[in-house]
Amino acid sequence: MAKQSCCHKKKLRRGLWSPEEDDKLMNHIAKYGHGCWSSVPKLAGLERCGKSCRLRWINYLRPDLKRGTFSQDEEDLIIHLHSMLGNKWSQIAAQLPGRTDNEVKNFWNSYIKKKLRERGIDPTTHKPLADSTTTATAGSGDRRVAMSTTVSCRAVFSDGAELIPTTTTTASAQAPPPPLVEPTIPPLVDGLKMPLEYWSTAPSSLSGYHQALSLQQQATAFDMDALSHCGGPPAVAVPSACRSSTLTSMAGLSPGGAEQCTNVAGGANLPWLELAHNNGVVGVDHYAGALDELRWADYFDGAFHAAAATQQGQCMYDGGSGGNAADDAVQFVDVHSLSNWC
DNA sequence: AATACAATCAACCGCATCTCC
DNA sequence: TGGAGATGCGGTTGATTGTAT
Repeated sequence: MAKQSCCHKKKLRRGLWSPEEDDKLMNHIAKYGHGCWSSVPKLAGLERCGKSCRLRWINYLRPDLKRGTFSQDEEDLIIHLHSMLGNKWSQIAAQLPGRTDNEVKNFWNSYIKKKLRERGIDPTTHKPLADSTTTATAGSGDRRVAMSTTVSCRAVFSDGAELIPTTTTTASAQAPPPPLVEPTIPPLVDGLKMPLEYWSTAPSSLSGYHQALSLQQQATAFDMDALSHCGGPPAVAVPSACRSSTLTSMAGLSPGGAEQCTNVAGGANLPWLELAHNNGVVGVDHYAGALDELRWADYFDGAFHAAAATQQGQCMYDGGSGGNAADDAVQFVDVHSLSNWC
């Protein structure tokens, strides 16, 4: 007989989460942090296993989730990271602020995989389909990785590995990048996340990269690590969007409150839950039952941009890509650090 | 309008790894 | 050092939604 899951064993609730369950989980984590996940269901009054709570939080309730469709830049980045890392979804997602491994994985399986096949590229090997049986034999000592020209950039990893663009002549379909030698490349250095704009700068030079890097160094990136220390307010509260309609009981939060999305002091476990409303700090209890149709995306889209612009006195990243400042704002968020809250 | 099929995505499962005792 | 529990990850499933016929 097959081994049953923990939820089965304990006769816990399974399946889709109700708004009430989401509220309970949200409120609990807002007040106390998740702590030990296995104790969360009990403390939050949920008939779920800790694993399920964790998953729900990471993939859906977490405030920094971007959601929405993937941009072309993100798609390119996923493809190239996948060519390097394989199905290391968590590592790939770590380079995509606001995206979860589950989301990236689904996107890959439902869209990119198919698209690559249509282009005649084996999504597993990233080689032309006719060629896909040959084995990659890149030198193991060389951590520099050539990339196709559809992505023109260079990324430097914490161990010195680099992604370097090739020349501008070859289309990726004809000359796909060689698979990476080493299967596991650590995430970019903390605080040195590559802005997505960087991946789409002009292919003929690295000026975009350098500009991005320079601006990045200037910018005060949202330090999610700060959130890991209860009571340590971040310089800027930069939750990204989440489309969950179940996160909507955030009374008092409105798009117009973006200007209030700023340095929130006060020792709250989750500063982002204290985004001010009418200059007042809104407590968790205050959210219940209100604004059920307000979605995280509705609130946060633009909130961060405005906050960044107004609080930083500059756009975090406004050069090189030609877009307007708001559209080009970059979020440097280490999504994984969120799991360390309290 | 009804049905079938395809696409999407939230959630589950099981295994690997980590941490603590 | 080994065992137990907690956590993280990747693969897979199945419900829902969208589209074609």
